[in-house]
Amino acid sequence: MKEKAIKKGTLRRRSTRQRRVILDVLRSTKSHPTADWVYEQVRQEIPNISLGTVYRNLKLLRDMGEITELSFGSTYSRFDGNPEPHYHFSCVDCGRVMDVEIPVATKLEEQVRQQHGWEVFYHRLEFYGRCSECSERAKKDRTLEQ
Amino acid sequence: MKEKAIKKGTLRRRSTRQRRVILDVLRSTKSHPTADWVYEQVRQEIPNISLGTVYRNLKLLRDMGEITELSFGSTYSRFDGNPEPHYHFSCVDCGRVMDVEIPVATKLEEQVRQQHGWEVFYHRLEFYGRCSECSERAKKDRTLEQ
DNA sequence: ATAAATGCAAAACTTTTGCACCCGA
DNA sequence: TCGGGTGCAAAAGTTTTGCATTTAT
Repeated sequence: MKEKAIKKGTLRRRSTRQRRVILDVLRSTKSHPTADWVYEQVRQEIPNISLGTVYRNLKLLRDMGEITELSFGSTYSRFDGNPEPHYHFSCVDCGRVMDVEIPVATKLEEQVRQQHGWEVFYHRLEFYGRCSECSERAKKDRTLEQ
Repeated sequence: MKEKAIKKGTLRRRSTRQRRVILDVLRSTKSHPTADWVYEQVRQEIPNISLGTVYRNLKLLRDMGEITELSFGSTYSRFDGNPEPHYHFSCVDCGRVMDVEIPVATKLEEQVRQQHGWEVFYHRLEFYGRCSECSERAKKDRTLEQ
């Protein structure tokens, strides 16, 4: 809601070590980590970085379009170093979040525009279910308990 | 993550006034309210209900499949008294959440199953953009400032 | 009677923020 | 130098939880 308008031409963003490392960490994982996980990773490189700085930069990078913020009905956010539009799958058993390799259906946005007359900027699609590992474990467990 | 397994046959759920009123409140609005909003509404009927009870029941009703919990990248949840699968639209300007009247594409779940071999239980689709009111206001503002 | 549910308040968690100091351009 | 960025710690906001008590069945 609070969009912090960047007044045209005023604020010029600086390149800091902290911001660079945070982005590096996110770019080099596919695990869709939490802010705290990112913090722990960055600490290995910059031990005295503060959690506040991590949060500030995650928000900044998100606003710059460099990363994406995800939710998944938890009380905390996850972050994705890949800003390209794509879908996600969340395993209800192990909680892992994976990328989904089906094409992005922009025509859905057109449907909404036609149906309701709203401007649609983007959409977000998440699948919930059980990943292969957890399916097999569940199967094994079921066999054992009988 | 913490699924609180309902042991078969043990726990029998009671019908309480608190739970009934909370569900009523959710069933009689289309606004996808927050826990706090629900709390304030229910207080008009049961003045000494506690926020904890509201949270406990919202979680319970969600697990019972009576309501749905929504996220939208905020730090708090929203709740939907309509448990039937449907999509949502969130206005990035005014923050309101509305139902989207396009059919639910279950074939997407089939695509994911085929592509990745995961069991898919359900999916969640959210559109982000600007609602009609906000579009018009934005247009008006743009006219004025020139 | 019995155990699920509540009220109350403290605690837990995630995220934000004020402020003095630091440092990149 | 100048103002954006950082570190630190306190604060804010949402959600959870322990415990004594109430209440539905």
